[in-house]
Amino acid sequence: MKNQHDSFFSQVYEVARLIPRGRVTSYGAIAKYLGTARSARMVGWAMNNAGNIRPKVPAHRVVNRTGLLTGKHHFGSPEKMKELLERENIKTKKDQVQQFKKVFWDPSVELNIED
DNA sequence: CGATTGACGTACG
DNA sequence: TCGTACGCCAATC
Repeated sequence: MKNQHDSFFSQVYEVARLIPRGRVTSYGAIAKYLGTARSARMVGWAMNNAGNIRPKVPAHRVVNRTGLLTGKHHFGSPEKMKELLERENIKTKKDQVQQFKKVFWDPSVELNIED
């Protein structure tokens, strides 16, 4: 089987790994950064493989644009994702990231710092 | 091989 | 402001 070295998925994993600790981002932000803003769903689908690839991808730092832990069910247990976020000093309430706007990390901005 | 689904997001009413 | 509809593209049934 071919390696997904340059696949869209790998690019998602790469960006996801660049997410600083204590910060979160959205599927759309990653998709937009990759130039596929309309394919935000593909980012989520890519995350499905996140736990299937190496190195492991901090998918728990990736939430939807509302800051809601939509993918909590894919971590084996909803508490897992919440715990991981708490571990990053990220506060959550009812699957909703508190101060989401504050901890939000936009790759299209952080990785495109112009002079 | 065709239809449905999905860890999303934007547009429209 | 909130609810519904649609688009994207890959995987699954």
